[in-house]
Amino acid sequence: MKKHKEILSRFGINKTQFRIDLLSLFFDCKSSLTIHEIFERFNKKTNKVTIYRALKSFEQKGLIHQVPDKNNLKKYSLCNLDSCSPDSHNHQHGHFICYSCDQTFCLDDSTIKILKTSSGHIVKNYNLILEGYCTDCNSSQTISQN
Amino acid sequence: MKKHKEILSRFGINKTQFRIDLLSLFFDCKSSLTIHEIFERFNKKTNKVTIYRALKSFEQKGLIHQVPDKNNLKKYSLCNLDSCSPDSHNHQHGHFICYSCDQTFCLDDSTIKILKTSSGHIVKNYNLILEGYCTDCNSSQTISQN
DNA sequence: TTAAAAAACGCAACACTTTTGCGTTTTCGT
DNA sequence: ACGAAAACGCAAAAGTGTTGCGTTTTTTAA
Repeated sequence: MKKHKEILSRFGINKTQFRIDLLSLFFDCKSSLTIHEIFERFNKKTNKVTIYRALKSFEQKGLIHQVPDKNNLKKYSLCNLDSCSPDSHNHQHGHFICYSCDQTFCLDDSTIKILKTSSGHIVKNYNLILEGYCTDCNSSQTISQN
Repeated sequence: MKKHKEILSRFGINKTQFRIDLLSLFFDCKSSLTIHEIFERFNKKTNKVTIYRALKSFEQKGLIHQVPDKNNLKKYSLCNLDSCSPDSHNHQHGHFICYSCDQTFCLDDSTIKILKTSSGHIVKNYNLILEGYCTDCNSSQTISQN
């Protein structure tokens, strides 16, 4: 897709077929990807070293960022391409992902402000993902809550 | 210490000298430990395989749990021993990682309670990582805050 | 458009972390 | 005190990520 090539150019990354496809994959993927998942999606044809290097490059150029998950696996997510660049990564946003409709909702910053002050530490950056059932899906279905 | 032996018994772990000492180490440590740090604390005398196996056992029995780490190494923290057991781990809390000392701290549950209610959705699971400067590093150094 | 420079590529090898197999030692329950 | 179960050390393997190097592809600029 043309859009993907433009993005790679804008972020100073050479437009090889693999890197175009990798960016597409990130755009198609609502949540985050592990190296293993990427390897599988390319049918194990792309050398893993190439994947590692592409991920490192994407990260340094501000296209993607690491999302550590509960099991301490390395995962990567697409950045907000308006607020990230090689000079500064800005991930000051939380997300809510609905189990039912798969939609991703942005959490407003006020909830995070509470977090930043209540922890007792000086918070410079954060990563927050909530999962569950969004208001719409919850009201239209009968799901046990707690 | 007698208390530590009792805890090991309660959680169904044999009271070898190493495991007693390991539990003491976790009680002494206010944040979290890597395998490497544990290895060092035992003056490199204990075989690393033994440490790995003890950690796995402690985790399965509900004594400790994995926490995320900046460098994606595995780190472990003592559980709240009243709420964890071999049957159920309860770690509904976020983590704070210090840029300066690299320690990972567990955040207490009250911070996340605010999030769960304020988002408007039904939260079933979450992943929260705050990064910045912990209280110790912030008070001992001069760091610009916001 | 083409040639040099820069970036990306695959392969092999390496470094480091974590797990597994196995025979021995320690701890536990009776 | 004795047999079973758990924990131990050592060696080897599996898994994860990096580095070096020669080749190919992409970019840049004449």
